Amino acid sequence: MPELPEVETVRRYLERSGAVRAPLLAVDVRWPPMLSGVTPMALQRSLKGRWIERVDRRGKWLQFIWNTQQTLLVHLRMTGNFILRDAGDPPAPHDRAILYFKGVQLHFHDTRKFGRWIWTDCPERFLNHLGPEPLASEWAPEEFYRQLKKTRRCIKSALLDQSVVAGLGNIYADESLFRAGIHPQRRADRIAYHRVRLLHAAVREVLADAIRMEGTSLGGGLTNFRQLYGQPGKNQPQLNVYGRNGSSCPACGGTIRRRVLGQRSTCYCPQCQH
DNA sequence: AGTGGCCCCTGGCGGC
DNA sequence: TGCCGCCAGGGGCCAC
Repeated sequence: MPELPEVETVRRYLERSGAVRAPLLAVDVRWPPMLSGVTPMALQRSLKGRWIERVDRRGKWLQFIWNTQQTLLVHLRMTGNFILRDAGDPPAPHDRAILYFKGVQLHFHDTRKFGRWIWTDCPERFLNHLGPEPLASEWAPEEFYRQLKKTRRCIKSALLDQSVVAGLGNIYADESLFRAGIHPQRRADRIAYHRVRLLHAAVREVLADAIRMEGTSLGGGLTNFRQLYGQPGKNQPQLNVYGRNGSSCPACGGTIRRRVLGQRSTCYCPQCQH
């Protein structure tokens, strides 16, 4: 489940790969409904002979900036991933699109078909609604506090709202709340400022640690996050609560509980989080 | 207008 | 052993 750290990991690998600044030979969109703003044929016409200048990230969005200054926005959603393959390698099952460059192929693999590609001259139109980047220095606890004051939802739901802060998903929202000692069901607008400061710091630490570990890969199934070359991330041992329902809390030894909040499964320690 | 709920998909797995 | 039904959760959209 790619969240900010997994998307950032893919971005960093892409930047160092042979797919950047190499002329595109062809693009094969094998699942056209994933495309927005362009047909497969028109995309091929726009990209052929051009190259990717750089790859940026905003929240969970990847931005492929082409030398024409146009942008291919990619959202991995639940199971999307990029895999780098050698020239001539055939498509694998669930490969939804392939970018062919000289010497290398970039395969977009997406089992559940939730991933989206948007071809646009104006990426801001699709990114404007996003809240601040949690790892940017401009993101201040005061602003976070103001955002949380505006909503009566529980803090878990507020953390998943990309307009409050961009990039958190279910795993890192649970982990951030655990690190800050805040109960996921607590109303967002009723958290004291000093505790919002703790949560602000926790979000940053959890995300930065996960990026350092190159993301979280759960289980061994096809749907799980893999790096550009197929290796899993290494963040799993850092998880304190996510997916650990019934296990003991690493801080107090109590039992981790699970409940459903806003249609999302939520894991927390009833002793440590209040 | 903010918010809860449903839906899109598919593979893996628990239970019978 | 085999099959059915549930579960995973990001985000768009709809209804209240």
